[in-house]
This record gives sequence, structure tokens and C-alpha cells, in this order.
Amino acid sequence: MSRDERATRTAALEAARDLFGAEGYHGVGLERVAKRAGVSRQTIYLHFGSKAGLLVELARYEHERSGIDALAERTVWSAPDAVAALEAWVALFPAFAPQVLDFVRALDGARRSDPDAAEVWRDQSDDRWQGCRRLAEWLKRDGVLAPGWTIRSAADLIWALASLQMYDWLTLERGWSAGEFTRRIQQTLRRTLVAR
Amino acid sequence: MSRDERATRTAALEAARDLFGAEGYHGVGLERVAKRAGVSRQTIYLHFGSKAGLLVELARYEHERSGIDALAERTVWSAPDAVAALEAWVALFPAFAPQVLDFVRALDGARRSDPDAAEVWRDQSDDRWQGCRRLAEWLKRDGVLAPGWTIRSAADLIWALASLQMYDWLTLERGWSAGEFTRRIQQTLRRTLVAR
DNA sequence: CGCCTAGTTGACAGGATGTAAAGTACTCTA
DNA sequence: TAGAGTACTTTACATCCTGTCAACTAGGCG
Repeated sequence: MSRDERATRTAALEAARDLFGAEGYHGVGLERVAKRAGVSRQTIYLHFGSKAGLLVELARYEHERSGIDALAERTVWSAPDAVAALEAWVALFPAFAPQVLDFVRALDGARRSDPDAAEVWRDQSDDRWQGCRRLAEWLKRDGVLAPGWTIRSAADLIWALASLQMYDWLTLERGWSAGEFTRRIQQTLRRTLVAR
Repeated sequence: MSRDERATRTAALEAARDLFGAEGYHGVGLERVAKRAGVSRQTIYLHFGSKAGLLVELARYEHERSGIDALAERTVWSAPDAVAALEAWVALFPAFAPQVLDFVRALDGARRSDPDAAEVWRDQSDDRWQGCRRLAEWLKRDGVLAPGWTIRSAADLIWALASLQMYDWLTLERGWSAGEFTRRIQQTLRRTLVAR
């Protein structure tokens, strides 16, 4: 892949990110995405095959760009114990949400009627669940998992509470600050999943 | 409104409910909705003005049909104390989710790029929040609201945890049973919001 | 009979996705 | 330096969807 080709690709992805994020996947056509990227509509078809293909590539691009995996490695998986790791996991969301939240909302809107978008959503969702399961296993191993909770159900609860959607609702729809989200969700998970 | 007119309207709403629910708002055109309702596409425009108008009316229709308000009156607001009311509130979701979940998913998908859908979503969301605030006030009045939680923040947490989206994720995506959802979310809210 | 209403049919404009073909501009290489 | 390949553009077209318009039909009612 030449430098030009890569630049075109990147320009298309960033234009799509901006427009999908601002107006939703169904709210903007490829003509406008192409114009913003300084490229013809057909170039997008050459690179991504379809509008849905563009969305799929965009999901990968945004995930990588967010640096979330590296950040988790430094904070969550280097934590001294399971409870500290769980709290670091919750703190992850405010750290990278601003960069990806608009796009995630667009993907969430698209997946209802687009099989490709649904598959990407599921992949990313499963990845995140693996992290949650690892945390739940750690809690169990440390002997602090509250009675009544299995590794699977604890992972599910972490997965549901420490999620971008949850962050979206509580901060943007209900006006919580990033700090409030972190503190209150940490407390909720600690009180529910950590044995006293 | 004549009997025929009402029958046409109802047929259109039920066709839309089935198709939007199965394939998403953007996944099906009005031609198919009209055909399933046994009516012409133009009749839908006469009755609802636009595809979004149909969705808006459908939201009202489904809300009424679910009987959720009457059920809440009988169970939540007749509970003996605030904690029992909170638990009844959580138990509300499995009771009426099956009837409306598909449609709610369609509305959630549509609101990203449709201002009308977004407004209906916001209205229903606000209504539900009022119920949550009433619960939080009751907890406070009973003197059992955990320290660190205001009425507003407690209402927000209930609103986020006891929601159709949460029920959707945990049951359909993570395989929880209705009973598991009720029990675990009740426990989570009780341990977090109720002072010991 | 004439009027009103609900609904149908057909046509059309505008915009979207997706495909195809021909042309341009640039680079690399024999 | 001529030729081939690559990346991209332009134009055109098929198809689908939303939304509007106008003309028509059928039934109920004074």
C-alpha cells in the first residue's frame, strides 16, 4: 500500500468518523463522506466495498486509535489486586470515551438493520466481555467474589455496568461528570460483587 | 373516526410493529408495511404523515398496549415500603419486556438519525425517570438511602440499571433468565442504594 | 342526485446504494 | 524513454426508498 493510498484511506475513515458521529450512520450519505475526505464516492467503494464495509473498517481504526488495549495493560492488568483492577477497569471508560463515543453511538444505531455492523458490534462486545471475565476470575482467585455470584454472572454484570452505553446515558443524558461515573459505578460493583 | 378508519390504523400499526421489530426501522420500507397491513402505501401517509410519524404513533400505541402504567400502580406504588417498591420496579421489566422489546430496539436504532424518533425516545425516557425519582424520594423519606447518594443520583442509577436496554443485554445477549435479571439487579440496587 | 370521506392507483421528484466502463495522471521498470 | 500497472476520477445507469400530487372509486347520507 502506497503512502497516497494510505492517506486516502485515512482521510475517508476520518471523514466517516466525523459525519457518522455527528449525524448517525443513516443520517449521511457516501457522497458527503467522500466530499469531506476530498475524494470521489467511487474511491470509497474501491477501498471498502460498501458503506457497511467502511463502517466495519472504521470500527477497527477507532479501536486501534483509542489505545484502549495499551491503557488497560498499564492500569488494569498491572493492578496489585483484583479489586484495584476492577476499579481501574471502570476508570478506563472516561479516559477514552470522548474519542470514540460518537462513533460507537453511530455503530449502535446501524447494527439494528445492518448485518455487518451487527457482527462488528458483537466482536467488540465479546472482546470486552473477555476482559470482564478475566476480572471476575481474578476476584474469585483472590477469594473476594461475593456469594451468589458465579464468574460468568459477575463478568456479565461488570460488562453491563462498565460499558460505553452506560457511560453515555449517565454522563450525556443524565449529566454525571466523568468522576461521578467512575466513583459511583466503582462503588456499585464493589458493593455488589466484593464479599465483605 | 369511523370503525373502518380505526381498523386501518390499527392494521398499519401492527404491521409496522412486526416488521420494524423484526428488521429494524431502516431495514424495511413502507411498501412492505402497507402490503402486510392490507392497505396502500399512501394510506399510511394519510394517517401518519410520514414514516417517522408512524413510528411515533406506534410508540404511543405500544406503550398503552403494554399496560405498564397500570401494572406499576398495582405493584410498585402499592408496595408497603420503599425497598419493596424498588424491587417491584425491577420486577416490572421481565413482565412487559417481551411485548415491547423488539419495538424498543427498533426505536433505539432509529433515534440516532431521526429527530422525531429521538423526541419520542426522550419523552418515554423522562417518564421512566420520573418513576425512578419517586422511588429515590421514597427511599430518602424512609431514611434508608445510603450515604453519598442524592435523590437525583439514586434515581439516575435506578434509571440506568432497571431499563429495557439492560434487560435486553443481560437476557438476550448474555443469556440471563428473567428471574436471574430480577434477582441480581434487585440485589445490586439494594446493596448500593439502601443503607445497612 | 350531489356531497363528503376513506382509500386506491399511478406518476413523479429527489436522494440513496451499488455497479460498470472509460479516461487520467503518476510511478516503476525493461 | 516507451510501456505497463496503479490509484483515482468522471459519467452513467439500475434499483430502491421517501414523500407529494392528482385523478379516480366506492359507500354513506342528506
